Amino acid sequence: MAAGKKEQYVESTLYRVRHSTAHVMAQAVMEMFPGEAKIAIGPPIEDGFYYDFDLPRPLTPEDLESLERRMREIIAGEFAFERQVISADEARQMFSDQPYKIELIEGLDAGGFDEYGEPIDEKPEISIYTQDTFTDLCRGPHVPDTKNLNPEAFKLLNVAGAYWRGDEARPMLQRIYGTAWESADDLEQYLWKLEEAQKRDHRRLGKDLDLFTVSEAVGPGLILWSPRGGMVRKIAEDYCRDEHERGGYEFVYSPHIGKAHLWETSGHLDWYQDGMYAPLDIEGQQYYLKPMNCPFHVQIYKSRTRSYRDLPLRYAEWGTVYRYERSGVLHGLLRVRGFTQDDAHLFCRPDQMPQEIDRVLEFSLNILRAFGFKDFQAYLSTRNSEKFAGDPAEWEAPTEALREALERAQIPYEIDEGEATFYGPKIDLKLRDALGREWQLSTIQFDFNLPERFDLAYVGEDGQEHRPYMIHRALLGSMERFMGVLIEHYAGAFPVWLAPVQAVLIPIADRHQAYAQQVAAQLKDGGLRVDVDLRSDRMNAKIRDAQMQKVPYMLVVGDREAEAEQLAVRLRSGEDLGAISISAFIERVQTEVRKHE
RNA sequence: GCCGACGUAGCUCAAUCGGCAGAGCAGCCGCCUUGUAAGCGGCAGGUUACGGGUUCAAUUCCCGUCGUCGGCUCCA
Repeated sequence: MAAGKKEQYVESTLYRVRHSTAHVMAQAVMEMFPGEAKIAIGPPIEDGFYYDFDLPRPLTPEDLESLERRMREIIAGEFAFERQVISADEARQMFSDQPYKIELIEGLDAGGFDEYGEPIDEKPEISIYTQDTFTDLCRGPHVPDTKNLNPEAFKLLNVAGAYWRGDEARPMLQRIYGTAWESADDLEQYLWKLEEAQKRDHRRLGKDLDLFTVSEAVGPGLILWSPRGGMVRKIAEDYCRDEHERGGYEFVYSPHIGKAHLWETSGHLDWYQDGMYAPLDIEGQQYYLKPMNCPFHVQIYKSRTRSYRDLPLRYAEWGTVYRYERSGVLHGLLRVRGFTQDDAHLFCRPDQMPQEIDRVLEFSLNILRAFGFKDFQAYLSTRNSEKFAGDPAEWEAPTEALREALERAQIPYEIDEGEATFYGPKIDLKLRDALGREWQLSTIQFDFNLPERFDLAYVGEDGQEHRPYMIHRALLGSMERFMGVLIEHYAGAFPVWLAPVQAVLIPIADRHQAYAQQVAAQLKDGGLRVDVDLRSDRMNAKIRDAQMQKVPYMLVVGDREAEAEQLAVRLRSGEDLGAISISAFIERVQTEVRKHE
């Protein structure tokens, strides 16, 4: 959530409703495990709230139902939420049997942390809120009374594990997630939205539309593209490659492994070994699977002496990289262990750097727009005070160049303080999909580390060697991830230019098969991706199948069409366009493809 | 990796208390020859994820491994 929006949210009634619902839930949980439940924290979050507990046994879905019932009783009791400010000592006494609260109280008393463990500047006053029998250490705010909560407008969603204070060295607590709204209608609408999101889950659609698969025999997080998904990906890649060529990029290719020494020089073995797979031993030399393409592109740069006249050089590669991701984080196409980046590295003179960043940013936005995305948000990540290479002063100019590029591109951006990579500041572009969800795709990263480490140089006008600047960038990010986002954005109903099958020819009876095949051949000549459904099924069944496969056009051909050399066009929206000529249809599709409609 | 849930045919799911593993869809074969979202009939499809244990008997109970899902942590 953006900073301004977050403040608005904290001020809202909804925020109070959720916070108070969390307290009511905590009371119900305490009652379920009298004397045994240890409570941690329970803040409102986007669309709901959670509360963390340390309990004697795992909670079941049935527990959630009985908790909901008890919560409704508590709400019906019309208890006020009463605030009281107390001293640290009083708090310690009051929560003496609640170790997590004690830790929070110590934090509050020492200053520096709020009750959620978030760092704060001032030492806060310690307040508690009480409703009915339940008292919680809490800053608030809350609704005045449980009667301000709608018993029909909340729902407990699921239980999940969560580390105390987000630290994996600390105890694992049970987190109950819930959602709460002001009206039952709002709740219903939210639950509907969750269902919609589930329907367009790319993992579901990947199976239904036969786009990709993951095989246990191959391994988790390793994607296998089937022909349909492969076609969408190919079209996306072809489009991007053409744009890159037009945009002044040159294509390079690099291998999947490289010597340990390469990764030592690049710094990856120092900074990033945890994300890399164990080395292979080849004739006594250690080789690593590449987690990034940059060292290879750097070697291409270094393969000859570069003049200032050669710069900028823009090396692009659809480079497949392998990164170790912990098993629990893998997720469909969105988080995988092997993926292909639409990667490029720009080498330029310092004076060219601002212009190159401008170009890349604009290029990136244009490509994303071509795929149908409109709503962008940029994040400028600045130096992490603990994890950075080089001299802090060196970070200033490139950070400023990135910021100015964002200003010039006139897209909304925020600063992500301390979120930069170790080697330089970066811009991340996020976009909103059709459901309003935010995804990070493009990244534009300044790098003053690798040119130094690999001792990159170009010969200047003055005949002296100079150090080039280097910019990493990936626009779609990874093809796997991008495809996942694309699938969910379009709910599998790709626009005509991307659809793996643009039209299915549906002969009404067997005697129309020859005509259907003849038309298909003409459409293919016109550059269309066409299937013919030759099964001896009813036309209705064929329409249904094409409809479920989300094919943009269903072309029904029977006696009338064969006679008139036409086709009857049905859209996947259900709209029937009636019969048109073959050439008119080809024209229509070609236009849509050209315009990316 | 951690916490929890789950793993039965290609897919979606069923199988009483531990007692011969089943349905729909998809596939294949046949009949029907069809006008805008499922025509009818038949056939085939299984080491119940994998390995071990308990038992006369395990899809079912226990242990381990692998995998999936929801989160947490992580994502240079």
